[in-house]
This record gives sequence, C-alpha cells and structure tokens, in this order.
Amino acid sequence: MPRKPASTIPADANDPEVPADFGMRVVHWQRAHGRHDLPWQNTRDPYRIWLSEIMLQQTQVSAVIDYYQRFMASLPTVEALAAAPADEVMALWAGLGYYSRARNLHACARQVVAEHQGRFPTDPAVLVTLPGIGRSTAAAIAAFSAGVRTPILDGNVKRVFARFFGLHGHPGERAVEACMWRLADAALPPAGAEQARDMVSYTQGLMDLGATICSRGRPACLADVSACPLADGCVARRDGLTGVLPSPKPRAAQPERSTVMVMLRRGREILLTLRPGSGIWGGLWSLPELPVEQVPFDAEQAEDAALAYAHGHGTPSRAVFSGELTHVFTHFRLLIRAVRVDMAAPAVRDGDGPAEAAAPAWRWVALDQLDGVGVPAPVRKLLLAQAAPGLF
DNA sequence: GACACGTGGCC
DNA sequence: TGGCCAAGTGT
Repeated sequence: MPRKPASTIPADANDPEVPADFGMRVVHWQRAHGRHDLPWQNTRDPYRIWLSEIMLQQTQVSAVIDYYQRFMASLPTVEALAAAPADEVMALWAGLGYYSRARNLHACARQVVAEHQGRFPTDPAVLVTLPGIGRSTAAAIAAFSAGVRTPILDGNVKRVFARFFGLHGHPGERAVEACMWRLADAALPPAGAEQARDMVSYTQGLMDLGATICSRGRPACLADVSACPLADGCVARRDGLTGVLPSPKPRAAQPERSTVMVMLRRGREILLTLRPGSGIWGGLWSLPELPVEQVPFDAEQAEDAALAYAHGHGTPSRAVFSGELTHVFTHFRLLIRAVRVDMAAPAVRDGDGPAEAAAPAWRWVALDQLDGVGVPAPVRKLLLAQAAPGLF
C-alpha cells in the first residue's frame, strides 16, 4: 500500500503569516553578504540574464560559469544566437546536460527576433509564452532585467520557504507548491520608489540564501544563527526541523520480489554464472538462482532444491540456508535468500553445466579474487559475508 | 500529474 | 559507493 503522509498545508485562508519585513531582510542581507560577482550579474541586459537563467535550470553555478563565458563570447547577442546554426548552439551546450534547454534557447532567440524585434519582453506573462521559459524563469528575467515586482519559486526558494514557514509535504505536491507561490507573492519587498533595485537584490538574495546559507545538507544557522537573516521567525530552526524540511519526495511503495541464490562452495571457490546481456544485472557474474520461489518460504525445501541443483556441478555434501538480504532497485525491492552448498568433490570444469551456451556460462571464482569480476553489489555483499562469517 | 531530461557533487 | 539532489520545463 503506497504511503502518503498527510499534508499539513493549510488552506488558503490559513496560510502562515509572512512577516512584514521578510522581503527587506533578504534585500539587506543580499547587499551585505550575497553574491555580486557572478558573470551574469551587474547587468540589465535581458539576453545575458536570460541565458544565465536557462543554463542555471537544475544546474549549479559552478557547472555553469565556463559554459556561460564561452557562450557569451561566441554569441553575444540575441540576434547572433538567432542567426547561428543549431550545430553551433548545441556544440556550445555540449556537456551541460538537459539539451532541450539549448534547443528551446535557440527557438526562443528566433522568436524574440521575429516577433519582438529582438527586444525581450519584461512582462512575465509574455515571457512565459516563450519556449524554455516557465513561470519561475519568467519572473527571474523580469525582476533582474526590469525590476518587475514578481516572485520566483525555484528549488532554493522552496527550501527556504519550507523551513521558514514550517511547511510539511513534498514541494512537488500540487497543494504545497500552490501554497508556496502564494507565500512567495506575499513575501515580496514592498512596491515603491526603490522597487526595481530591491527586486534585483531580493530575487538574487533568495537564491543566494538557499545556495549558501539555507543549504540542503548543513544549514549555516546550525553553527551560527547570525548567518541567516531569516533565523528570527524560522519555524524549522525553532523546532529543530532543518534536517527534516523540505520533506523528501514520497516514495511509492515498491513491489517486492524474492529469489533464492545458491552459493556452491568448493574450498575457497564459489560458482558464479554469467547473466544474460539484457535485464537486471545484464552481463554481470552472479550466483545461480533456483527457478521457483515458494510462498511461504521454506528453508528446508530450499536446501533440498539447492542440493538437487548442485548435483549438476559435482558432489554436494550438505546445504545450509545461510541468510537473506534486501536490495532496493528503482522500481522494486528484491529479497535475496541464500543457500550455501558445500561440495565434497568437483565434477565439472568452468563453462560446463546444464545451461551450457556458446559463451562460458559458469565459472569458479576464489572469494579473495572477486575484485576483477563484475559482480552485482548485493551479491558481492553475500559473498564477502561468506568469506568472513559473522558479518551475516 | 507523473515522467523524462544530463551532468557533477556530495556523503 | 550508489542514491540523492541541484537556479525547471515540456509533454
């Protein structure tokens, strides 16, 4: 049964209150302690800002800087980008990942040239219609290039908000994200004469705060409360929840499969079998598995089956159920039960056996010589436990 | 609404 | 050391 923690996100009317000075606290902190020397800062050129925002989607600053410099040097204007062949754009992007960003970037440049006379819109509602520009990126471009009073909501902001307001529930959930957008709107610094300057500092400040202070692993407030301008009033800090918020993505309950693996042991050697090239652990050497798994599991039955199996590889002396472990895959959990079979005498050589194929299907490997052999991690764990009894 | 999309860093 | 995550968007 899938586990879904009850969301504690309040209804619209019950959203947590945003302190009146929230926005300006961030603004002042950014001016004193934020980042000011990134290559795409200290400009109002929408092209530079837009390019940086696209490159920074799901990508950390340190990975972007070199790509940004190279891209700007080669294609310094939206007209140059629009006129460039796709190959050149992709070459400049190669290695950054998420290549649809580059394709959308190119399409967006052509659209800006064709439909907006080469001038980027400053209205977030218009920006968001351009390819590759979503709600948050549109807001960032509008705020940085024109001081438009509109909120961003990226991963950094979500983390800061989840902690400051004590929001439980994964930020990917619809209700949680909707709540965060409302809070993001309420948290903006006040409109007024200094709005444009403030919006630049505020927008950058939230990003800087999330990246440098309110980081995922070790929030700076734990060591030094004065490091964070939002420490006062922060629910997570007050309640010791910085390690819990934001809530991790809820894991779908994975189906569990089980298998019985046979450890045929001949002195220090174990029999391994080569798995098919495709599928789980394709092309790796693993332990032979008994074809059918009974429910409920019966250890004696498994031992008998393992003994019967072992006759194809020599003369078994005894079989002992020797433990189990669970391995977690992306989409399921695999319960591995192991039966050890001690061989009295070997009868067949490598590559011989019931499932003989063109390629050698079997191989005896000494337990202390596993290093050069491609063995799945959980199987290796089983074998190491076999080599050093007591761990398992 | 879930999922794909890429790479590098972290523990 | 493999799993998780990072300045999201498009489908």
